[in-house]
Amino acid sequence: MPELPEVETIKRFLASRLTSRQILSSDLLWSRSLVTPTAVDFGPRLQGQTVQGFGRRGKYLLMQCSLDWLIFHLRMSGDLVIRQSPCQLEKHDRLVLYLSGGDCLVFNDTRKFGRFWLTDDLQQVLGKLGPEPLEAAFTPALLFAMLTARHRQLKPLLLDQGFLAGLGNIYTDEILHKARQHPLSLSDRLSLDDSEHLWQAIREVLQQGILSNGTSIDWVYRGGDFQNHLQVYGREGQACQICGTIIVKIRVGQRGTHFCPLCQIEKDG
DNA sequence: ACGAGCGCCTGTCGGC
DNA sequence: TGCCGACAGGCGCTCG
Repeated sequence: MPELPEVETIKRFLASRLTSRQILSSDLLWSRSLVTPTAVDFGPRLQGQTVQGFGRRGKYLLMQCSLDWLIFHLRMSGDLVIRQSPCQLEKHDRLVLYLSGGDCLVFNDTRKFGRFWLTDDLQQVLGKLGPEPLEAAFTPALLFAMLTARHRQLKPLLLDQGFLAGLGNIYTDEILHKARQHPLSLSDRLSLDDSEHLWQAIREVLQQGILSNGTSIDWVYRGGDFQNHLQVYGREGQACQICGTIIVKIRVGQRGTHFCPLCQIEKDG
């Protein structure tokens, strides 16, 4: 589930509800979700800190506390929810923070792939990320330079968080369809014009995802609406809404990849 | 530099 | 109905 728009949606919700609360205590229920510090040091270090605000970098959710950052990556099935007091444990809860005012912040993660860090050094966690796609520093000219500096298939390249931060499988398929680029096209074969269209598609799809409060599919993530706007993801066998051609699904880098074989013509080697 | 394969986990779904 | 394998939004690792 959680790609940039979903994490942004969760961030906005938590910021509206939990800013300036104090962390009274915590329950670490699955210590392998914690990367740093050790499970023994985590609770005492966090206890007593105040929530100053929330941020996001790529798919990472940043909770700024008085002395540290508590950083979450939700991976496949993680979620952050506020539970009203009295806070009852539920299945797959991995971390519970008990806050002043009575509510809890709960990290719930069915598949246990999610991770969190408590650190005063953001760079330690975020240092290898590529540009933030919705920020002003990410320009069409920058994207063109990034693409031509590499020799990679577009789909795996856009999924590479060190190349660009925040895209996952769903939004990448949607972006490539909007930009009319084949997922296997090589990055250094895009023209300047192609690159500008790709930049535009990245921005538009992510912004529409945020406006829709993210994508809700299956049992993971609730409340979003973007699944009703998908053009290719999950639509294999159905007609492309641009040209009527049947959407196909292939595997690229072990990931399900959906595209329109007519709209998205491959520029091969 | 790049891509393939695998491991980490649980839940769901389709085929038999 | 029940069992079993395939598959799922991510990412870090090894290997060639």
